[in-house]
This record gives sequence, structure tokens and C-alpha cells, in this order.
Amino acid sequence: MRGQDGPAPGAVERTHEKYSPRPRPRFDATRGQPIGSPPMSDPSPASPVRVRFAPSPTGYLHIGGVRTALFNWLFARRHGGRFVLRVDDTDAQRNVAEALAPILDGFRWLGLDWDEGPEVGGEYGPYYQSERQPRYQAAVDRLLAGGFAYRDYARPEEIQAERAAAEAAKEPYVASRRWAGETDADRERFAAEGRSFVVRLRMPRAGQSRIDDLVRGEVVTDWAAEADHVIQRADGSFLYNLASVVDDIEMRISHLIRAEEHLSNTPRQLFIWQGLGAPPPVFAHLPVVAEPGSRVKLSKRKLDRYLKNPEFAELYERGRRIAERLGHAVAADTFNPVIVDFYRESGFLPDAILNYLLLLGWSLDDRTEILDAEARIAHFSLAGVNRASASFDPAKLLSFQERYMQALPAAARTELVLPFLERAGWIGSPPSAAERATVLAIVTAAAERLKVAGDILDYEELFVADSALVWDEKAFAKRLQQPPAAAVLLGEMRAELAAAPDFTPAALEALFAGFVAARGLGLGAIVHAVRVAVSGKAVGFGLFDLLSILGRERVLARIDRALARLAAP
RNA sequence: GGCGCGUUCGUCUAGGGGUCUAGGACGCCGGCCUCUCACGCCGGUAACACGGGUUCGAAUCCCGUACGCGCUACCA
Repeated sequence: MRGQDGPAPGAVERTHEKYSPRPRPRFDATRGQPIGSPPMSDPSPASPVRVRFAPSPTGYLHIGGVRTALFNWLFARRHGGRFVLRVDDTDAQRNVAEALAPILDGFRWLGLDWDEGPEVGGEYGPYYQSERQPRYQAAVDRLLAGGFAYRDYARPEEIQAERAAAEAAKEPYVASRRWAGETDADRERFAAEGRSFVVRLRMPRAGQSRIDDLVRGEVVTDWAAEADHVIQRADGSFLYNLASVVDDIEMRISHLIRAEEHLSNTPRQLFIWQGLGAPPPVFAHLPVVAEPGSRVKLSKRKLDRYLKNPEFAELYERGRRIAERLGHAVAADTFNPVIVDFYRESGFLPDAILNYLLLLGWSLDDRTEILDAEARIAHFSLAGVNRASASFDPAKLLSFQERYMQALPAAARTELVLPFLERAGWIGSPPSAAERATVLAIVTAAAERLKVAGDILDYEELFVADSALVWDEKAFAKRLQQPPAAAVLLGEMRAELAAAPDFTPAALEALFAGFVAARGLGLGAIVHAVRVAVSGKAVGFGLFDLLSILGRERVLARIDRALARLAAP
């Protein structure tokens, strides 16, 4: 089993009835590096699984980034390895701590805990690239000394001229290396000309680079197709390809699970691994998370465009409505379904998001959709990762949310909902015992109408003073003003409610049944009128639950107010 | 332009030469339930990008084309 990326025998056996494991991985993982994924009962100290996610402190957590992080996290947990968070702040100009906070908060909220990284430390730190400069310099020096890199004294316009010439000749551009400072004499001469230098990789011009990608299989590229990439700028700062590889080496990263956009970067990075004399990790390039109905990578900057997709718009609208009631800002770059905070602020469940994201590019079999945290870890395998990019489906995400929400007992849903009501100022903070009891009753009555926790804010009518209740005009007209008998019936019902011995839903239902039976009417003849009178709305959960929750006093006060308006000219 | 990667219902996917008149889920459409809404239940719609091979047989293997995405930065 060692060296194979498949479920450990124990895990498969345990769940054999429920899930049918794949017959075999898509690719023979043993062809590449030994990937060290032994069963958890037999950890291999020689090649422990170590994976990383390296976010830039951008101030927000991208949903696609979460998917990549999730796959890394799952892989680490599945194989008893370590999940490392590394902060990619090489060109950090702003306040890193401030820009990192939403990202770390997002991970915490989702339950993606990291074993090494910011706040927790670890033996391979520091975990901020900005604090690792000396290591990068040492690596550059070593590449230079080994002939894997050179100092390039060319001026930008000279490089451009060479490129333009190659393009004009319709030939691929190949660096001339004319201004390579190979000797001390060269360097002095160039410096005397007022030239500065960058450090470039001296890429091979023959042969091929070859990786065995766990998702894509074998990927072969001609070395000659690779440019002499810059790894250190003229100002001495370092570039991504260099810093990333140095860190991955020093942090002992065993598997590089990252988005497909990095596949083309791999050969040049492989060259650095070679130059530094380190064995490369095992690669797994994940398909990107794309825009709804497209293959283009999802971006937080294109909200306006995504809003043209009805399902995306519906998801956004749900969150926006909630944020608005809480008085939160809804600026596109902070409040947006591409950003994880959107879901937290709307009251989504982390498990629902994780489950949805897991199935975006991965599947267990032909029917399993719901995988709880344990099952996700037990069954995750890179062999199940798809190759094609997957477009983000807002409707399906919502459907996972609904399913997870429905699975929660009312008491748990109440706990989720309470903070929203507190923040809206509709109940005390902390809520009183009576308020908690009322909210539990509301949550129970609302049942599956609460798709996200923030949906509780749709029930404002249950929290406002009777005198402040606002009627939906259309509903008021249709159910109370237009039907000729509405006012009379409502008045008669008012009397019965006032005299009702019991205000439980069951008793109220019996009362209403008797009321319509005595008059030879259908239930609808009175139910709608009462609903609009007491809630102001045409829609909502069961009327008897509604009346029972409001209680006799408030129900009568609201009906009286409606009757007064009906009586007015 | 060059190089790399990809392509099964609108979307996520199952599929590894015959069990595929291509399965599941979300969406959508229709119906049932019903005091409205939501839930639930039943039914339906809908796909192997195209063209060549290989083979008795191709969604599946090979080649090509088209289209999409990525890289080709002193971005990450």
C-alpha cells in the first residue's frame, strides 16, 4: 500500500457498505517520487506528508483558494501529515497583519486548522516570506556558484529589442546572454557602464523536463521552451519562483497540491530544485474554480458580470438582504460570494461550504454527495481529482447549505440564529431566557424556511411592536380590503380568539376549523385575512404557529389595528 | 505566435473497450401535498466538441482539428 495514493485498507473496510471505493487510481502514483502515504497506523518517518498553502495577505479569502487549501488540508489529515500555512508577503507594501487577519479568520471559521504557520509557529519558520530574505539570498548565491543562474546586466530596452527582433523573425525568443556577468572583469566593466543586474536562471537548452503529476499524469516540456526567468530583481528582492521553491525545500514540503495555473511554472521550479540539489516534491495540479458557466478563473473583481447569472444573483441577494438588515457595508470587494466572509456574515454553515467545495473537482463515486467531516478525511484521495476546471455553481452551493441546515436540530439552529438577532438589535444581548424560548419557537415553526442563519431576519414582524407593524400594501388590499366579507369575518374571528380558552397551535387549528365549518367556508376564507392582519405579509410559516408565538394579546392588538384601518374611510 | 493543460446533460459529476437505448445530484419544467411560502413526494427535460483511425465492438485507445484555460513579467 505504501507509495500509493489510495484509501488505506482500514478506511475502506470501515465504510464498505456505504461507499464503493474506486477500483484504482487514475494514475499509478508509484511511478513518480515515492509519495509517502502509508496507512495512518504505519506512519513513515522517512517521508512524512507535509503540504502547504501560501496565501498572499490580500485582505480577503478567495473561495477558490479555500478549495485548494481544503484539498491540501484533507490530504494532510488523511495521511497523518502536516498542513503548513505560509504567508506570501514578498512584496508586502501594506499592513500585513491587517491584510492577513481575514484570511486566518476565514480558515478558523471553516475549521481548517494549520499545524505550522502564523500564530502557531513551527520548527521550519519563520512562516512569513518577508522574514526569509537571507535564505533566498543564500539560495541565489548557490545557484550562481553552481552555474544554474547568472547575473544579467542587460538594460530592459536591450532585452526588449532582442525580443522584438525575434518576434519580427517569427522565431521564439531565446536570451542571448550577451550581458551575462560571467567573470569579475565582465562585472566591473558592466558596472562601469552604469549597469545594474538581475539574476536569471540559466535554463537548459536541450532535453526535457518531466513531472509525474498525480492529477494530470506525465507532463513533458522541452527545456528550450523555458525563458531565463528572473529570480532576483535589480533592487535585490526575490521573485515568486525562487522564494516558493526555497521555502518548499526548507519546509520539507512533500506534496505540492496547487492550482493548475502553476503547472506551466513547474519546469522552471524543477530546475531550481535541481540547482539547489534538493529532490522535488510530488506534484498535483488541481483544476481551477471557474466563473459560473465558464472556464475562466473566478475573480472577485467581476461581481457585476456574475450578477447577470440569475442563480449567482439570487445567492448574492440573499446575503445582501441580511447584511443590509445588520447595517453592514456591502462593497463589492468585501462582500461578495467569491469571498468567504460573505458566507460567514450571511450565516452559512462551514460544513456545507466545505462539502460543496470538495465536490468541485473531486468525487468519491457516482452518487455520494454528503460527506461529513470524518468521511471527507477518510475518503479523500488525489486519485479522485478531476482534470477539467469546474465552474462555481451558486445554486448547488445553496442546496448543500439547505441540506446541512435541515440536518441540524432546532436547538442548534437557534444558537446560530441568536447572534444575528442580537446584532440586529431585535433581542437583548445577551438574550433573556424568554427571548431564547421565543426564538426557539420561531425557528421550529420556520423549519426549512431558514436556509441560512441570517434568514431569521426575514421575520422582523415577530419582533416589532404591534403599533409599528407595517402591512404589505398589496397583501392588505388583496386579503382585507377587496374581499367584501373580510372585515366582518376578521371581526368575528377576533371575538372568538379573545374568548379562546387555549392559544396553542392545535387549539387554534380546531378553533379555525369550527369557525369556517359553521359558516360553510373554506379555511382560506379566514386564514389569509388573519395572516395579513397580524404579520403584514402574505407569506410565512403556518398561521397557527404564528398566532401561538405572538400570543393572544399581540394578536388581538394587531387585528384591532387592522380593523381600525379597514373601518377608516 | 510558441509551449503546456483541458473538453460527458445549463452546472457538478459517474464512466477506464461490450453490462451505455450513458447513471446520480443541482437547476429547470409539469404534477401531488397544502391556509400562503418553503419543505417533501412523483414524473419529465437534457450530454459523450468535431473528424479520422485501431478494433468484431469506442464516451473509453491513437492521431488531427476546433474551442477554452494557463504560462510565455524585474506578478503571484
